[in-house]
Amino acid sequence: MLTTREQDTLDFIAHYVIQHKQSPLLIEIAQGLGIRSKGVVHRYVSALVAAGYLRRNPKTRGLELLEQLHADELPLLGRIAAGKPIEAVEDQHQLNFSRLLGGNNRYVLQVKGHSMIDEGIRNNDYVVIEHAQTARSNQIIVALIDENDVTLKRVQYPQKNRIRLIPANKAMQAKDYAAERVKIQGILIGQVRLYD
Amino acid sequence: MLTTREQDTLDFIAHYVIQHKQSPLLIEIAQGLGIRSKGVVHRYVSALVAAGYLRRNPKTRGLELLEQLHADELPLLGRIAAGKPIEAVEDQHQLNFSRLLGGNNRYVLQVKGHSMIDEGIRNNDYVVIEHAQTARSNQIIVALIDENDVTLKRVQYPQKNRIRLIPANKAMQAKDYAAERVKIQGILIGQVRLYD
DNA sequence: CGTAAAAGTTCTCATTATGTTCTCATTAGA
DNA sequence: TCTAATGAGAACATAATGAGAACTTTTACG
Repeated sequence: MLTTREQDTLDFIAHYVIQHKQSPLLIEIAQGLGIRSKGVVHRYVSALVAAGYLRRNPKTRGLELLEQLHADELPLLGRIAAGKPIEAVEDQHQLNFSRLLGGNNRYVLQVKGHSMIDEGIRNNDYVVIEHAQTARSNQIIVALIDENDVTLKRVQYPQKNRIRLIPANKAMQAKDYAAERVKIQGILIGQVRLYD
Repeated sequence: MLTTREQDTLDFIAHYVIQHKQSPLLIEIAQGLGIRSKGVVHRYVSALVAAGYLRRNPKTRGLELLEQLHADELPLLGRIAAGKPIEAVEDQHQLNFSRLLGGNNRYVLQVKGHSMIDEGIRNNDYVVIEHAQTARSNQIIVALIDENDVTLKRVQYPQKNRIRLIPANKAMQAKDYAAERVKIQGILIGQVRLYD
């Protein structure tokens, strides 16, 4: 968190850059803030650099405003297809996975076993689940069966009061249940894998 | 449970932070609550810190709302295995995917096609890549072949000055190259999929 | 180039502002 | 009457701010 004068300094620089299309001198900042010592201003600027709001070049007027908002975002450079050059994306997206996956009523489970292998969900992957009591057909859900077993399965509704749960593993069978035997606990929102 | 004035203090701080983008001084809180003694406010703030609502830095304006700190984190509730109850994890982890996947020299590519299907990487998945010029055997890399084609493949070194690139799709063949034909551009760090 | 002025950097030294820790007093309820 | 909650304010510790000197690096210019 910035101190009062650090915030003032940052505000002044931001305004100055917009007005003059270049960054201010330390002395100009000092005048703008009513300070006589450029050494003091230098101290504030250093604090802002350390906090990630500015970048400093070893030149006169060498300050650059960083979009501190994007601190935890990653650039989406393009799309990759086997055997073809990387295809650049039109507008330079920034992806924030926390924002994409996060949410108030969501949580994470780590997957054990290979029952979702055909969905590309593997042992030790993380899945992001959103709390829900209902799901649309073909969504993947966390299902509680007979108040006992919990599993991750694709859901369908073949007929009234019946629920079909489809595992994503060819070695396993889909199975139909009476609706009251299956409680939906959540819906699969995303999946994350970390390589080492 | 908070007392009336503790709750007032917390509310004031929360509003102040939203409005001013920085935390208030004790005196500012006192004025906002109609209290003349900053010592009293200090007592309320201490109670809020003890109750886990705030964190205190040893600086002016050093208060941080804890709820906001964890805004982009998700609770890791447990591990799920097909057919078994969710197994709770020992310590209640909080996962921040941006922090896990982010990094200064990393970027994201969106995968097109099915060449990595056996790795559980599917069409439209995002992969997080870290810039690198070298890779260990069996890592998955972004490879530039003959200054021309870019692909995502597992790498091996069958003999000196030879590089083997192995696609993760049974329908495709591994292929060996002279080392100088293949440039490593990055290493696969993570993979993210969004369901709708 | 070489030079001097301008700008940036690194200090130390004060002073002020803010945070912390107290004691004491008042009020409302159980 | 006892306790918890609230408020005032003093005394002290620490952080923030400002001035300015001395120094290094950039920049402008003959």
